[in-house]
Amino acid sequence: MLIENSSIVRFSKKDIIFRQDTRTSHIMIMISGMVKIYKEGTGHRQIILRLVLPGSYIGMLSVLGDQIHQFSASAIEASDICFIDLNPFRNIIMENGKYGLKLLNVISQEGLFIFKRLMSQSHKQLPGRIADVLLYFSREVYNSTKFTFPLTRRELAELAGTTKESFIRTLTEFKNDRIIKLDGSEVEIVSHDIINTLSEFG
Amino acid sequence: MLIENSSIVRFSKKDIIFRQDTRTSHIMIMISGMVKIYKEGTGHRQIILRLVLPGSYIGMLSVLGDQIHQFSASAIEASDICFIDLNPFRNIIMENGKYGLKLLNVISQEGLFIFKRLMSQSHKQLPGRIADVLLYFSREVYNSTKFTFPLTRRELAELAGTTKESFIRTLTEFKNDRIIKLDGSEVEIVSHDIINTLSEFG
DNA sequence: CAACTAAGATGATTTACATCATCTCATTGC
DNA sequence: GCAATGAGATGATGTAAATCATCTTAGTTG
Repeated sequence: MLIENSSIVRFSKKDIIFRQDTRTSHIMIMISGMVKIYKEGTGHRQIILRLVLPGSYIGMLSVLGDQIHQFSASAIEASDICFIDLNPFRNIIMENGKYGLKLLNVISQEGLFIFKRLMSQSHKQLPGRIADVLLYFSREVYNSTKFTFPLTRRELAELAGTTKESFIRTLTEFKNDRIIKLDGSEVEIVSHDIINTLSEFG
Repeated sequence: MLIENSSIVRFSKKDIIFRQDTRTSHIMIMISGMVKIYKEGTGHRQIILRLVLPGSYIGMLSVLGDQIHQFSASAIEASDICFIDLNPFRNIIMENGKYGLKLLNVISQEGLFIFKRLMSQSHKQLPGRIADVLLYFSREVYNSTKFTFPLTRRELAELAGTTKESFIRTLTEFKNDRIIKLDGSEVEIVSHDIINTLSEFG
């Protein structure tokens, strides 16, 4: 039933998938690629909340909340996304309590995750925030201590809740202190201990 | 069925209802009083996320997320709270899809609200954050332009994501600029326009 | 391929806010 | 009744990080 009412759309790199403050009536599921979820502020400043990987829902909080997108989303690499109409989706929840329960869990996790990220951005200082970004990629995106940033420095800064300059500075400090190895966008976390401590004590 | 598996507990002012990082297996509903939801940080610093008023659920995000309380809660005035076991609660969701859907909405709204608050705390500067706190009480707690702070200056600061000194300073500035009237804990918002602008442009 | 534009990198300067210090005025308790 | 504790209030000082400025290198476009 879901499949009947769904369609897969392909987005190219940098395509905008939806903008905040627009109405929505679709649930989305990532099939392939990578998408960033962000909040647009005044000026050109934006705040990146999370990256979405294949298998995850997008926009659940907004769709089930008040049907107005609270965030914007754009593709950071070519991505396939499955769109599902809200109404059949609703019907399924009504009929299948188990699925509803599962969704309650998913949506709670999403809420807690965004909460964790914003807490990092707001109440930790710079080294802790940068450490959090590194841990995010290492643990949750790539599952490896060695990876390549899929974002520009500016975007990484927006993910850390800071400016590009401050991000670069702190990152090179980490490099000089041999906490990480860094070559362009290639990163390797050398001392997980220090990174974890920085993350924990903000 | 919910009533069978629920019990009402009375808390006195300043009582702690639950602490973050503890396991939980109950959904709570506020019957009367007022409760603050907060995050405890290192040192004695805490961050107040929201106040809970009668009729609202408490701890949904945590209970349905990973069953570990992510926040702490304490009563800021004598409060009655209804505790419902998670299991019968789950069963009801399984059987009653409509209720599940309703809950998905509630939990999404809660997520978005906390998101809004944290965005205020992290990405607005002081006057905007103080304006947000004033608007919060005015719009969402008391529904009036005139009200009495139920919290100390320290707690208000924690709600605004700042320190008690900075909060006091900014508040007296608002008073001197005739944006608000202020006498101890008695507040009246005089110029909603200015407060709204401050809130909007951070 | 020249002309722009954007990313990355650093140094210098500014600033918003926290921290520290001090004082008054209520409450609480022995 | 008077120490003692905590809230409220302000002024002085310090600092983390933003902003501004400059430069290099890489990528894009007419």
